[in-house]
Amino acid sequence: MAEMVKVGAHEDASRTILSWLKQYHKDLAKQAVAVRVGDEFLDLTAPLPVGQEIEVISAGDPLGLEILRHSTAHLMAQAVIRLFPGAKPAIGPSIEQGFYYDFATDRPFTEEDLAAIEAEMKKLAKQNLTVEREELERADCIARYREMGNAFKTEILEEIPQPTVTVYRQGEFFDLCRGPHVPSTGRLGAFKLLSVAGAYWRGDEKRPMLSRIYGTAFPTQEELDAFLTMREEAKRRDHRRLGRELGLFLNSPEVGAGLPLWLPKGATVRYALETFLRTELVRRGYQPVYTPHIGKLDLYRTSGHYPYYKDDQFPPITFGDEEGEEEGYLLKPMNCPHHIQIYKSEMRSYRDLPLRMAEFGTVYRFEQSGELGGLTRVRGFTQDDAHLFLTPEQLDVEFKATVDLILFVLRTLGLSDYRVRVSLRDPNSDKYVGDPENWDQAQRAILQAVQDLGMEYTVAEGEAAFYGPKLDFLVRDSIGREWQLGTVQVDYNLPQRFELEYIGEDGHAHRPVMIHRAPFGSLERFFGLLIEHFAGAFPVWLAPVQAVVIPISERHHEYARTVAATLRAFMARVEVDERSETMRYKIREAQLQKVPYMLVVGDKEAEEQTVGVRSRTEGDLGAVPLAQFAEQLRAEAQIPTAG
RNA sequence: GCCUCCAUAGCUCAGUCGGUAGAGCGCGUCCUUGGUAAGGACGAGGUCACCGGUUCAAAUCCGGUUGGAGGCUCCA
Repeated sequence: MAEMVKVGAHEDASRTILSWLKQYHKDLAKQAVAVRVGDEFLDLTAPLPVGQEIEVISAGDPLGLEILRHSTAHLMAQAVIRLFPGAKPAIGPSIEQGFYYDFATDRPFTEEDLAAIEAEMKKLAKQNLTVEREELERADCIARYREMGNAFKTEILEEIPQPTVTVYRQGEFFDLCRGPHVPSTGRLGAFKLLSVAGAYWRGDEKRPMLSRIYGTAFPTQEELDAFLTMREEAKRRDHRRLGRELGLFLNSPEVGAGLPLWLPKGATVRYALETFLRTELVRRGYQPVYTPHIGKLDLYRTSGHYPYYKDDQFPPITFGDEEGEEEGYLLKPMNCPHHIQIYKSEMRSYRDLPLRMAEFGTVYRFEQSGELGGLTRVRGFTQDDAHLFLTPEQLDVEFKATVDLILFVLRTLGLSDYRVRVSLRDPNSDKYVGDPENWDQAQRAILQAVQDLGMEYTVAEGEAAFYGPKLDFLVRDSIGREWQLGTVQVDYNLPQRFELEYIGEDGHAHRPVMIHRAPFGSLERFFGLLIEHFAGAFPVWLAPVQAVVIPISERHHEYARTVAATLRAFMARVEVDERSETMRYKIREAQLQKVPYMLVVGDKEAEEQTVGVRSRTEGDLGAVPLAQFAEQLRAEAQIPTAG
């Protein structure tokens, strides 16, 4: 942790912080990368702030690590320019797991370039070049970058309001940077370049594509190695790998990219998840509906889906009728328009509200090809969707009840590592429907509710749905990418576009408010992340196969079948492994398939009507009377409820 | 969609300098009938993703397509 030290008033203000630290705080000096005085960061090469409390930031601190990585990014840029003199550095920040730097180049970097760049970096680190901070007139700095033909830096500079800027110099390399940085390149050593990628300048696809190099750095080689090992291990729980190994799902190019097939074992897990949620929905006053997979184009013109999200949909199915009129249908990108038609099918009274309409609705979206992968981003998926139609007065209570449902689902499945995000509209974008007043009202409602609930959350502008703001629950996958699962959305706009009404207590028509919500989000994505969360080892109630009966030899097959039949009477999912393999082999296989229970049956068990229980996690538990084990399994396989 | 990389048996992968293919696992048959994480033998599987080009000759070199991976963008 960062340490506070006091610099005496009598100290010499002309010496550097580093030299002072070396004299009085030798250990700290080795670890230090920068210091903070009040709100201001200083380099170790800065003059000593005499008579001040200074906070020494070490490489091991979160802030220090950021600085270390940022300095490593500079080191990489220096190496790149040495090897590729034409490369123009654009921007190179530290990020959560390391750093990157973007360059404009004659040809994009390839992975083969990384080794050479890394070697050059090592060389520069070894030379222990001093890193110097320098203040410069902004105009001079612009001129200098102009001369070098670097339009990116000049663009950044032109947006800086201050008249002076700082650059950091090490050897022949200098870079516009706020700092702070490590005092010399010798401080850097435990780094690794990880990958290359294309990246649009300023994230704008209309601007040039730059070549980005990702890397990471740590204070010590041990920490770097540990990070790399962890990365390898994380790959082993990747749901795409486990999906194949455990026979859970399949992506077939013959069917189409992003259109996953659920294999029997995966489908069994999904069935358990659906049953779990359906049960809960009944308890919470939801009504089921079913709606078709396609709807008329006009429906989506009214909803706004067709005009606003045309590019993200499969092309409409169109044909001319006898009069030559163009007729068209759309694979539904969302379920709400259909549900809204059910709402509209009757005159609704305030007494009917809240009306909670639920459907596991399959939707289709034409996601960009570069974005597809596994189960986390697909083109056909099923939402555990529901739409709540409410009087405005009911919004607060129902919104909170919905949040409670999502929290219950996450808690029950043990997903505790999630983040909550309030997704608002970007006021400068025209990709939203509805009046600003509606939006403000909806956004206020969400913010009020999460504050009342005392939830921790972040706000993200521009992440809203096109019809309303959302509260999103995000979870990370095995390689650190964050995905939105559950979501609650408040919507004043679609009720208006579809002219929804209910008759209030006063006998007049009023406009209802809608909540769109999905605790899982999509069954596919949720399943993908759940596979990774459990590393494929599902709890008994979700496990596709809950127990495998393992007969020791052929003469035990009959008893093995009796055991299976007894357990199946309780709806347990049981298989008998009758293959001509050794018991040890069958155990290994069941263990690798992450089956919760292996039931070994031989002479002794058949004789005594017991099963030799081996638990996936605890190993051999000895013989247990069959009836007793059946009871135990039944209890463990129980689908959880809020109780 | 854009950038980089990748595609060899069902799976994981080897295949040098261009001379039309290999291993392990899995699968099948047979032997083995076993007490808590791989018993043994034999065998069947491949238009080297697809289309085109260069070449006497292409898994190998070049172009395109499709699919996959990591990013960027997008995201309902």
